[in-house]
Amino acid sequence: MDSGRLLFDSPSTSSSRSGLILLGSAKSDFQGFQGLRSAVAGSTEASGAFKIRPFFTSKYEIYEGFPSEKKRRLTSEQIRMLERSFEEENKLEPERKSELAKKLGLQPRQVAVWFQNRRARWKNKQVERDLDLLKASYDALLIDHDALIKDNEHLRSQVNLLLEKLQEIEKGASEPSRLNPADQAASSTDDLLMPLSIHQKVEDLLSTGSGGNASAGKPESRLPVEPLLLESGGHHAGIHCEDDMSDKGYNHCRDGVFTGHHHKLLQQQHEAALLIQWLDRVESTLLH
DNA sequence: TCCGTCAAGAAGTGCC
DNA sequence: GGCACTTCTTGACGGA
Repeated sequence: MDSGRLLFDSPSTSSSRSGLILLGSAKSDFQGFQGLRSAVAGSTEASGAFKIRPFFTSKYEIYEGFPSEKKRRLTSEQIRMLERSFEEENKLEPERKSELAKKLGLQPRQVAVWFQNRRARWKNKQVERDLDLLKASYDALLIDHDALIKDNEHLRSQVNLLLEKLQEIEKGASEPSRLNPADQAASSTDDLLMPLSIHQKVEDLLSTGSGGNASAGKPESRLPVEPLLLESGGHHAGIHCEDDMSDKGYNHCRDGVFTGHHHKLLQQQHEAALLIQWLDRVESTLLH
């Protein structure tokens, strides 16, 4: 270790480490002196709270007057004032820069660099926060998605059950002697005939389970196209499309494969619920 | 106590 | 002049 080392008191640094600043390491005695000069100059004007330790040697005086400066830690007082200024406005106009530099005993360039780095740190923190939000949003969507799949399976089994019942009823109804005239009249109404579009949906639901794509090109469905949130069975755990970062180029809710699939599941669930309602109506009309 | 490692911050560089 | 990226310095910390 070199013999020339300067320590001066600095209340603390922004990184909560010791307030000591060491200058003049073995590998950079020469540069160390530059740092000493700037450090002393800065601290003198900023807080005046520094002292040169006894073991500081006159070795550095050889280099006195050398123009360049070594980087050094800012004092806690300087950082406190810079932070306060940053909170007011994170951009720095030339006037404010000069004023701050004068007040803190720093070069205007140092103040500009500090603001530059501070903005970068703030942005990094912001990206971390955004990432956390995105993860939470994804987890909620995943839970909702799983719940929808379970609901869909349940509804499809109900549709199967009701279709079996319907087939039994239709068998019975084909025997004329077992129906009274009123029932025959009722069974002949359009209301009890399965609409072609719904029939197609049933086939889709039961064969592919993929949400009715097979009906493309078939007669237009009476079922609503937009995804509807069913009052029963849907969990829909708070998926929001808050574009609160649009000015930064982020969007939490970009359309993608996953959300597209989710959309289909919702639609499929709604169609199945309509089908069950219709089958219930047919069943009750035929039986009672 | 020394040494290596690491994180944080000050400053340099190049691009727009 | 701002920004992204990089380099360099500092100081803390743990292990030998």
